[in-house]
Amino acid sequence: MQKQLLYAEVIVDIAVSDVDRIFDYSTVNTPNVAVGMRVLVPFGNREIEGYVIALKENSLLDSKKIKPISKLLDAMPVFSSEMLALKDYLVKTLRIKSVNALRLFIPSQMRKGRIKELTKAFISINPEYIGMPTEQFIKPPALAQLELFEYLLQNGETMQSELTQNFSASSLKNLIMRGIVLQNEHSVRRIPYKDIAKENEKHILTLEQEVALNTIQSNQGNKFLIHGVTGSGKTEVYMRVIASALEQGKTAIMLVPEIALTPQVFKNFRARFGDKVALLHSGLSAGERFDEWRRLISGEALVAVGARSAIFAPLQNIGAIIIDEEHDSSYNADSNPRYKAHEVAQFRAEFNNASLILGSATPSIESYYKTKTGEFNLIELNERVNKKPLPEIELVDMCAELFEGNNSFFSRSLKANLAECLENGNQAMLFINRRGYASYLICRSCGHVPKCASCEVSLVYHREDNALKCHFCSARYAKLDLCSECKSESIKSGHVGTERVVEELNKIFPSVRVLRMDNDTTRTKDAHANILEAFSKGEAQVLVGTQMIAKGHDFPSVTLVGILDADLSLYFADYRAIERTYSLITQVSGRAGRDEKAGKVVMQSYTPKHYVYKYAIENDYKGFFEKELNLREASKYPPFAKFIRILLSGEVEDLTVEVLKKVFDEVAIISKEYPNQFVYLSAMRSPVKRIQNKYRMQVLCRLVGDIEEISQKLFDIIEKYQNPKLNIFIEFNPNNLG
DNA sequence: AGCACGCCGACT
DNA sequence: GTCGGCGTGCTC
Repeated sequence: MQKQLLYAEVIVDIAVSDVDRIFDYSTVNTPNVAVGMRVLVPFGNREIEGYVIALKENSLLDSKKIKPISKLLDAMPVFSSEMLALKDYLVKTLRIKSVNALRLFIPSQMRKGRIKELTKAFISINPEYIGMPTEQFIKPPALAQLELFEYLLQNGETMQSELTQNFSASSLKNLIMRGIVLQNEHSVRRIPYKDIAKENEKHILTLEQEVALNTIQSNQGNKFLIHGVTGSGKTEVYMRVIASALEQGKTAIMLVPEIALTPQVFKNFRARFGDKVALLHSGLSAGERFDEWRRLISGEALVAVGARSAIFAPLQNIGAIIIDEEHDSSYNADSNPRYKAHEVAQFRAEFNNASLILGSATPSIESYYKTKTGEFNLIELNERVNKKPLPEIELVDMCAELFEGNNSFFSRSLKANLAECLENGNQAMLFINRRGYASYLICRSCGHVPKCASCEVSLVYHREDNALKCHFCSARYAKLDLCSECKSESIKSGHVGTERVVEELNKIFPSVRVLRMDNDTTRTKDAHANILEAFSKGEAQVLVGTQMIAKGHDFPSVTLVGILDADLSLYFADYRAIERTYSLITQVSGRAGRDEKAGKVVMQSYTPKHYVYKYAIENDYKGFFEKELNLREASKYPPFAKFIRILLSGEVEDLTVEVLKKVFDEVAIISKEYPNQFVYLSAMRSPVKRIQNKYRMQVLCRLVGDIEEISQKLFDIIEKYQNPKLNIFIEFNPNNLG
């Protein structure tokens, strides 16, 4: 006979370290409980939500202490065994609380009893009245009622809100009252972009695409990196891989960077896969996201497309996981829990024996390196689908411009090319990775630079609202006409931002319409899409923007791309600054000449001799990779070492310094225990010394070899010094070192 | 997280 | 005398 599983191991939905453990409950009152269900349990003197992670025959606890589960919150488990295993993996590698791992797997709406099955009223004809002559129950003068009845007879059950749009509410009320039609509540699922027609437009694959597809299909369960130039048709390969997973009765996940999640991407997937796709991203309302999640867990949808968090999509039997634009930093969460989509993807791919496919025109050095070590199979797409050559990139030395008397931030070449482009009725994109008007203001006579009161950063001047803004804490300050220190009127602007570029364009080309796309103009929900649409319709000739204009979107009439300050991202105190610059140049350049007309890129730099430009101009990713890899190897940076940063942030400066010293001393002791693994160790103030009145200090280390053991020890250290007045956390290969 | 228990200051 | 401050400890 089967043993009775009388006890459930439950994780309670409270994210506090002293309850971050398993609690045993009896299952006597809930015999149908299964692993992965949400339950209601008595906890202390109240009832809270908990998650069943295991069932067992015996509990080591005194049976008097054990209370029974009060209630099941689900009929079916919401956490699969895979998710529970993933939870353990995340708890171990990120040192997060179990419940915080579990929370990643379900929509926030399912917690705290907020689960709301969305129901809508539907109207249908009471079957008793079907077939009966209508005049028996609807008397001839009631024409409105008759029309309504006829409509229902023809169309069947209809949503009430839809009916009342076309028919009078009072006649409906009357019919309901007399029991002739029935009112029912049903759950409906809000499907975003559902009205997009399904068009099974299958493109003919190029030879390269064909080879790529075959390689992936004949090596199920392997890992691949598709290195494909912009326009080489990576998306078509992804779609074929997904289609083939579906044909085998499997499911698929595809991740795209947050910024690229334009309706366009969704439309393509919807068109190809119809309702089988669920879309998960921050642009959806909470309700929409919840509904998409439920379509996935119920098996109604089999493909999840979304940003980073879509990697947790509740799918089983996954055949393929795709990470598009895999170099994008948005795949690494930069707040807690600091998971990396690549690592979760790897876990899930291995668990499901799914193929893992990363794709990019400019892979991250770390991912490309894995094709050298054999961990990933390299697939190359070197040809553009339309056979058009990549645009020519002209590098302009801005120092030379200055020497020759041009002190504008538009080089003569950019101006000339712009004039020509506009004259020919084409469109241009100008890329400047800095929003606002001027990155800072400085007094010419005393050198004073206005800074944020709560952050250690200079303020950015925004002319649009004539204010100084802090880009770290969003504080606003009035812009003074005089220097606050010496009352001088002579104030100089720092580096040019998007606003200033637009202003200057309006001066040089007064009749040309310009659109600006940056964080400031895309605050509202659809602003992003609206600007792109306006530009694509030709409502403006020039689009000025930050890196959000770099991704996606084909604009056939864009023939010129200007990169105003290519150096901008180059000198960040960040080991990935150079590869990011390479990537940005390539991405932005790829916007030019996507169609019939040839494209041209004018790239302005104050340090044109930097090697990144040479490789970017020649579109020589491999050359760039080799060069960069050599430097990384020589200086022991990733992928040859792991970069670890322990960040302390506290309002009390002295306390923060004090704890920094202690943490550093403890790490130093560990570094003595593992002398061959620590290649670098230091403690210092963080480059951004203060944000929102919190002093930021850090211990930096770089480690070679297997860091598993050491990182556990580092976690132990920070746990010891965690304190309400001081936040301490560890980042592995952080996105940025600010 | 919440809530009880518990031990010291100023109030009708 | 008591009301109530929030430090500490516990929840199967």
